[in-house]
Amino acid sequence: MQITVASWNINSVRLRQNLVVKLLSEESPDVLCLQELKSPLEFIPVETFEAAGYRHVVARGQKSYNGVAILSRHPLLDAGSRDFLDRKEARHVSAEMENGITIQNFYVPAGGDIPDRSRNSKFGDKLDFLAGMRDWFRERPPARTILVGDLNIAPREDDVWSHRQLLDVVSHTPVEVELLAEVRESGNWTDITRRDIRQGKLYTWWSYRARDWNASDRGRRLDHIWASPDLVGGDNSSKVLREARGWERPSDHAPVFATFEV
DNA sequence: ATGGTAGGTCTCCTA
Repeated sequence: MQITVASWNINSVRLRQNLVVKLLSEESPDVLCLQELKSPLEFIPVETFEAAGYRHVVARGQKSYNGVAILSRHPLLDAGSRDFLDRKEARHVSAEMENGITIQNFYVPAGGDIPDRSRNSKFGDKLDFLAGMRDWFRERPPARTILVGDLNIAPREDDVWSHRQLLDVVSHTPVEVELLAEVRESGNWTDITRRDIRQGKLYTWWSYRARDWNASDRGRRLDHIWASPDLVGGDNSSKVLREARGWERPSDHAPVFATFEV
């Protein structure tokens, strides 16, 4: 049995619900994970998603900031959420499918502009959040689990438009890249996107501030799909739907997809 | 070297 999972930082689920429906109708993944809903739980437009055939939603909401949701064509069981910084931020939610696959959906803190925790507490929060993920996976090694989300780190040289110019830019600093590697190793996760698309520049995010995001193409691969070891053996295929970054009033992120044989 | 855009609780915060 094949399942296709997608992950998309939507940057306001209410403003862009039409784009979510467009993605669902054109691509019809089994599961779509969203981040940055920027909405309380009660205002997430679940009826819109139901009408598009995604009747099962497990979400955590928060007014104005963060927010994560898992939309599915198939039944889901709420498998809980963790508050890694103990601040009531909606940055994680998980759900279990009837086939026993667990989906973990993360929105890692962006970390502010200065990559130094003594001058920028947001950078410290990001490192603490990642350390919390690492310690949690060490305690509880994941099985039959797909981890997705906006991890806000582009780990490889070919995950950014210029490795040299981004070495001291938050999202690509060595301390973040090393910590993300610890998170990955702690759960024996495989970076499925890079298992399927092994070489070459690959981005999922382009700044709103560029005059022409497509022409300048100064992107970063911030959005990820990982799998636990027991899901890595079968045939996978992955893609980034870059065209979604060019849709009308777009998110600054493009969705990433992975198909699994489970 | 700088500043550029976008969304929401909207003249300030986050990304």
